[in-house]
Amino acid sequence: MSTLAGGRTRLKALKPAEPTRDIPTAVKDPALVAKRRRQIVDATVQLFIKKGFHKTTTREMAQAAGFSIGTLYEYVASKEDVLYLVCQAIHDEMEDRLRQRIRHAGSGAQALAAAIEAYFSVCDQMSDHILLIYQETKSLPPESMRFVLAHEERITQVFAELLDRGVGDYSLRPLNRAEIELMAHNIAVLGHMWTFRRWSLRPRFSLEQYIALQSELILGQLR
Amino acid sequence: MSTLAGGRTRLKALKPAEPTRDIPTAVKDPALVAKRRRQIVDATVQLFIKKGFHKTTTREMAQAAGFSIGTLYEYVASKEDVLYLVCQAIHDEMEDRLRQRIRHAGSGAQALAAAIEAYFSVCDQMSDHILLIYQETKSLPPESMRFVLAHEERITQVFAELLDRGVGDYSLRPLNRAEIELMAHNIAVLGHMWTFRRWSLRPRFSLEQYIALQSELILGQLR
DNA sequence: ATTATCTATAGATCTATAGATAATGC
DNA sequence: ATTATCTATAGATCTATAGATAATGC
Repeated sequence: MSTLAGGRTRLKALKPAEPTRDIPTAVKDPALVAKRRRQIVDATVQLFIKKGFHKTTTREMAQAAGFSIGTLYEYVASKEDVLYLVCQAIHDEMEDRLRQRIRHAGSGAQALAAAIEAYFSVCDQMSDHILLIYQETKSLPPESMRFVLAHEERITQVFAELLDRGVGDYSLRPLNRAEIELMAHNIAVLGHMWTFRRWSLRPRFSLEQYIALQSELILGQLR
Repeated sequence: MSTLAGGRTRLKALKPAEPTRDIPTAVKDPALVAKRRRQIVDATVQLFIKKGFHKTTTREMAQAAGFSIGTLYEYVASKEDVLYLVCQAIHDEMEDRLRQRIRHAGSGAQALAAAIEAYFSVCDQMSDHILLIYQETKSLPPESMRFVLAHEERITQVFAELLDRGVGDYSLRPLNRAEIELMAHNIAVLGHMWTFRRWSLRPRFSLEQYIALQSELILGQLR
């Protein structure tokens, strides 16, 4: 038992605390909870994208997920809980897709170029979802909002790490910490810009042009 | 009378149609309408910033403006009309402040540098208002949304014009149309970024640092 | 008489839960 | 017996307007 406890402690020390907020549920079976919540999220994302958080009713959410309003409230304590689950799911998927596409890479500069291309095209695929986060984050309770913003920050740090690597292997020019942090935010936001300014950008640029032009500008600043 | 009519026609031909949506009112006196709507906007901006559009009630709006709910509805036809008035007022003020601060300027490059500094500091002053537009534009009826986005575009074009001037007077490197449009959007959005990422940026940068670093990056791309 | 403002409320929702029912596993 | 699900509804709002009242100007 002391070994087990020791083992647990070690694991906790190695792995940072799961950056996810625990949402209470009345249902005991964890696998069922995960399954139902996935149903809830999948159905609700679409409703939120189409109608927005406030104009979507809890009844619609339950119905779209395939069960009754009473059941919905066995898996979350409030409508805001669903919004939180949705935001987390979107960030999870963005981060997954991004990390998957940048595993193999050469020098820091090459890795960064690949990451920008991958990230911008993920942003393109997930336009509606990114927009949703921009619009509805403010509707989250403070505690949940902190977790969502932390996740946004973690995605930004992917770029900071690549910039660090590039400076380290001399494939990028020297940059101080402030410059690295700022560049990372700029890259993250220029990807989002493709989604929240699409009404102006899409008529003028294809995704490929947009990526080519922005990459050139960004990498130009780093050589 | 013919001179007056002629004068009017000439003025209309010179000045493009007011890019503002007409909102119907039951009140006849235009000066009173303007005054009451200013009251409504001034009071409501604060409520929207604090509670968001959907959680602000029409009663609260009327009370904050200093009259009854019945009177409110003499000046607008719906809650969404108030949101539209608020968005327009915010954009008007941003554009005014920006244009005021860039009237006197030397070469294109100098004017651009001054504009970036002015714009970023206006964004800083109007953080909450910019955030509000990002969050609530989607709650506007389609017709109103078009006008608000058009206003956003007009502000972006201020930077496109300065870039054009800089290319024209050789104080900036040659840029094609696509590059100019894209740079203009980048500048506009990097100003907004200071507001919607302030939870991460403010602890790391002062406004002055932020302006200095971003200006250096942007102008570096243009020399 | 006309214009502006106010009071009172119709009518329509919407979230969250209590208590009843069905399904599961000992 | 325990766990999950459903039905029915309490309780609380909220937008928008109709009809009554007050203020203004001829």
